[in-house]
Amino acid sequence: MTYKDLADLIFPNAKNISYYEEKYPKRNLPEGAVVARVAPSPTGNVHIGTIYQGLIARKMADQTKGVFFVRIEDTDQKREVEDGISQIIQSLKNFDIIPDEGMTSADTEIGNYGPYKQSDRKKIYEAYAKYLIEQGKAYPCFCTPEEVEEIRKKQESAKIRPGYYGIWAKCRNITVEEAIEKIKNGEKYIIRFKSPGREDRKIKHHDIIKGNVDFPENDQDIVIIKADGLPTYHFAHAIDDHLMGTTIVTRGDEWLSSVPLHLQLFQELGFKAPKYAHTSTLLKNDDGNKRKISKRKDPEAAASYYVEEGIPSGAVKEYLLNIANSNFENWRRANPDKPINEFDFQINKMSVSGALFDMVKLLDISKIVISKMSAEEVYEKSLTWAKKYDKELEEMLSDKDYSLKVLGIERGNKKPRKDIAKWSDVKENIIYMYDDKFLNKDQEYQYQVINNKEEIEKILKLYLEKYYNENDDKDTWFNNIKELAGELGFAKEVKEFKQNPGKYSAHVGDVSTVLRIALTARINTPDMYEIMKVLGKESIAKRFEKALK
RNA sequence: GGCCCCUUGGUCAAGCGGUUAAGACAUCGCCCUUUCACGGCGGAGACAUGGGUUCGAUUCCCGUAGGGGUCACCA
Repeated sequence: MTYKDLADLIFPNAKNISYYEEKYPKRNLPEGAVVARVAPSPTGNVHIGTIYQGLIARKMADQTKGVFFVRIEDTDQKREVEDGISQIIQSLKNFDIIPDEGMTSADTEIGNYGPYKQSDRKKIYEAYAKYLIEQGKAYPCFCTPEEVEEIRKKQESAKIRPGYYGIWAKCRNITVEEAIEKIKNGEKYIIRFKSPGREDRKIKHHDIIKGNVDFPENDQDIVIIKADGLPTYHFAHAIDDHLMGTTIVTRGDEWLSSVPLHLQLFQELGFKAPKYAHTSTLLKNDDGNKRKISKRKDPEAAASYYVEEGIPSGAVKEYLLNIANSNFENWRRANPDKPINEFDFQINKMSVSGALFDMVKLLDISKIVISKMSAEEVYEKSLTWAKKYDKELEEMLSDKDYSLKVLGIERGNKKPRKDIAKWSDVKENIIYMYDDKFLNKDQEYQYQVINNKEEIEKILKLYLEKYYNENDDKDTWFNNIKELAGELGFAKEVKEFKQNPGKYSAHVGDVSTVLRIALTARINTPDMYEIMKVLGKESIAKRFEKALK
C-alpha cells in the first residue's frame, strides 16, 4: 500500500494536475505587467476595504498593462449571503472598478483562467490535494472537531503553543494501511497539510509594503480540505493565485501572519510564490482606541454607505488614494483637473501603519470634487441619487431647465461654490429656490439690523417699483441697491457708514440683507444677483408679498 | 499569553545622520466681501519614553510603555 493507493481511494476521479497546468498556461504579458486581484467573500455588506483593495489592484494592473480580476471566495457556505456576489460586482462597479476577468454577475464570468468562483473549482482543489497526498505531503485526519478542541485545551492549560502540529498531530503518522481501513469503515475525515516546517527556524519574507519581516516557520498541519469537501482559504489561495497567474497579492495585513504558511504551501506544491503587498487596515477611533473599521459596528464600513449618503464615488476614490499614497494630494493640487488614472501610484510607498478614517477630510475632498462638476453633471448625479433616496428632491428636479439654472448659480467660474459635499446636501441647499416649496410654506424671517416692519416694507416696495430691472448687469444692479439705500436715508457705502458712526442707522449691506431674507428666508445665500436672475421678477414679487404678510 | 508589526501636531502625513521638522484636513485670527461659501495672509499645535552608537540623532541599535494584527474544518 502506498500514498498513491490512499490518494486514489480518497479522490478516485480527480484529474492529474498536469491537466490544469496545461489548461491554464502562463499569461502572455509584457515585461513587468502586474496581475492583481481582489478576492472577496460574498458574506454581506461589501466592505470599504474591498473597494480600497480593488482600487489599488486595478491601478497597478492599469499602470503596467497587466490584468485585474475578481475572484469570489465562497468556500464558507455557512456565512454566505444570498445576493452576495451581485452586491460585490455592483459595489465595485459603483466605484468604476471594472475587472478584466472574473465574475460579471452572480452566475456569469469572463476570462480564460476561470472558474472565478471557488465553489466551482472544487475539482481543481481535489486534484491538487490528491497530488499532495500522493507525495506524502498531505494526509487524511480523522480527529473530530471535539478532539481537536480537546487538544487545544490541554495545550492551553499546559501553556504550550496551541495547534495541530508535531506530537499533537495525532493523525500525521497514521500508516497508509490504517488510514485506508478507517476510510473503508466509513470514518469521517478531512485533509491536512503535512507541514515540513520547524518552529525554531526563521524564514525571511520581503513584503512590498511592510518590508522585511522575519517569522518562525510554519509547523501547523492546517486543514486544506474541509468536511464539506471545500478547501480552506489558505489552500485555495495557493492553487488559485498560482493557476490564475497572480503576480502581486494585495490583501489586508490581517493576513501577514499567514505568510509563512502560504510560502510553504507554494513551495510544497511546486509553485512559484507571488509577491505580497499587505496593506494596513482602515481604522476608526473608538473611545480613544484605534480599531479596525468593522462591518458590524460602523456604517461607514459598508461600501453602500457612501452611495446612500450620496458621496460621489470619485471623491471616495480620491480619499482612498490619498490614504494609499499620501503624495496624491500634492499631485492633485498640481493637477486639479487631471483624471485620477494619470496619477502614478506607487504601491511600495504605502504607509506601514494603519490610518484612522477621517470623514471630515473625505467630505472636504468631496466638496472640491463636486465644485468642479458642471451644473448638468450635478443635476444628473443628484437626480440619480434622489430617485432612490429622496422623493421630494426628485420632484424638485423634475423641472430640469429651472433646476439647471439653480444648480448653475456660482458654478463653472474660477471660484465655484463649495457648499455641496454630498447629494444628500442638495435639497437643503436649493429648496428655497422653488416657488411651490417656498411660497406654500410658512417661513420664518429673521431680519437683522433693519428689522422694523415699516422700513422693511418701504425697502421691498420701493425696490420693486423703482430699482429692480431684470436686465441690469451686476454692477448696475448693485448700484441700484445703493441708490435705494440712499433714498431711504441709509449709507450707500459701507465705508462711509464706518467712517461716520452715528450718522446712519444702517448701510447698503443691511438693505441687501433685508432683500435677501425677504427673498429666501435665509440669512446666508449664494450671490443674490444670480439668485434674482434665476427667480425672475414674478417670483421676486410674490416672495416680497409673502414676506410682507 | 506566544509570534509579528507599528509609534512625527486633534487627523492623514513628508522626512530617510546636520532641516527655522514640509504639506493637507480640522482649529483660531485677519483680509477680501452686500451675507454665506470660496479665496488670500497669518497663528497655535508634533518627533511616546529611557539608554546607547556618533562630533551630531526624529532618522541607526537595544530596552520600556502604548497601540494594532494573528494564533479555526472563517475568510
